[in-house]
Amino acid sequence: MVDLNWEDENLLARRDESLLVERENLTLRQRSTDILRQAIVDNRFEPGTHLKERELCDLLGVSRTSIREALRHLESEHLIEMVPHRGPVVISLSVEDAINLYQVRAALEGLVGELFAAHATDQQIKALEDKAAEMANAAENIDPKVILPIIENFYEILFEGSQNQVCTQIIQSLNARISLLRRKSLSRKERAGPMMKEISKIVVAASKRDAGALRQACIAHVKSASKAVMPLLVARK
Amino acid sequence: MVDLNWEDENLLARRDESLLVERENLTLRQRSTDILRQAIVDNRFEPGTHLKERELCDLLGVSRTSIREALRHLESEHLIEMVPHRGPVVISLSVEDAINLYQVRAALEGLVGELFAAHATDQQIKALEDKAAEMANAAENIDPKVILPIIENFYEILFEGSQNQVCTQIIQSLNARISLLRRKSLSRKERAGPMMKEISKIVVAASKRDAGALRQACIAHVKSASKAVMPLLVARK
DNA sequence: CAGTATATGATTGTCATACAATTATCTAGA
DNA sequence: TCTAGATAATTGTATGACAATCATATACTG
Repeated sequence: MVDLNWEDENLLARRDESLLVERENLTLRQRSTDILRQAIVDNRFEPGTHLKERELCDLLGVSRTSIREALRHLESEHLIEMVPHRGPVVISLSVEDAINLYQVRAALEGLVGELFAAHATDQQIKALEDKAAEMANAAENIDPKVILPIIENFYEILFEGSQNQVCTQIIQSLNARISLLRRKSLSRKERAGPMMKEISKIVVAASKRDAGALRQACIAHVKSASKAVMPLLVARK
Repeated sequence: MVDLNWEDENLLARRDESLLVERENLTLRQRSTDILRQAIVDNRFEPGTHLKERELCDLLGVSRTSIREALRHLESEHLIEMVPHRGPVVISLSVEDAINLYQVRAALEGLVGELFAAHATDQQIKALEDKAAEMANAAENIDPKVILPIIENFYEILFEGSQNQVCTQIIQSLNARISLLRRKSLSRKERAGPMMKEISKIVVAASKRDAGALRQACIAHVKSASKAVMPLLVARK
């Protein structure tokens, strides 16, 4: 069904960190959790799929113990749902869920904007400007393999500058759930134009350290993304 | 003096609930999770405590399997931290963590306020007013056993009216973490006066369905709570 | 034939046990 | 006193077992 090999996974090192010894001694359970989570957000299991423990054991090559502990983790991340005596099921989101998720995300990214304006270093602002420029250059590029990492980087800079890990983690968890909505990747092409406008508003506000404007720009960006996704959802049902 | 109406009122209150069969069929793991979570939130384990699996097994009378799965749950709720091969440790929060948690909570309760103004029914607004009045009456009462449930009720009404379960759940999870800060219950007495002012601002804005004002009132309330707690934290270390 | 009751099988929930890997603690020697 | 090695404790993982529950197929009854 799904081919998951993690042997060569997670070898990407962070070398800009200090001289800490890279101990990739993640436990099997942790690696299983990561792999299953990734498989779910990548839509390799469709929402509603009944995940059977035995199959997962065979699939990942670990024992039921590890699988079950991994499932507990994903359960509390709201990526799967446990029906007693029937096992875990991949969450399927209602339109209301989607609305709620985007509302929360907007509020939190607004906070990120506010905090970034207050706490970011000048280098971080500069980095944000650079990344936005890079994004604009690649905007015509249709290949999502090129653009997606840039967008991710852009957000990483924002998050880091906001200096609020609690907020960052929650947003990432929300995004994991939101990714369950996108059954097929929606073509980014038609969103590219308006999106660059939103991004540039963010960058302008960041450069001025205008907390209010940056907050609004971040919120507007999320709302815009939300508006782009919603029609696809109602159409689907 | 016995309140003869108690039974009847209770029945009335439950009358309009659905006819769902009360199935207390929670699994051992779920009950273990709840019990451990409550124990941590109640500060029965001090932050930094090393929770040994065996002890927990004896304490709760369940097998290692159930305990370990419960721990995975609490881990992803950030109430405990797993150090590989050393087991779970009750999280201890830094001052920065506290700041971050309150920042996020403020943003989200602001959202709750906004949504309440937009979505709450007239009955919910009425219920909020009533609960606030009840709170004002009990304000002189020093006993936290009396006031705390009223405050909880007040929030429940707010959350329900906001119609955003995602947001509600996150706030509750934040509050669980925040409760790790309060080693000793801080005397509510001196906070009672200003707090009632904040509450009344919330109620006034809610009655007018003024989304902007309600948002600000909710945020102000959280910030005020934050300001009351922070000095105790720095003093402690 | 439809519908129901029963039997059968599959799956989860929980426990007990085992053992390697790792960490903590103690002991002996310098 | 300090260090190194030995010993004990704890976690990580796997396996097997079995009851409780759910799903499915089969047989029975009207």
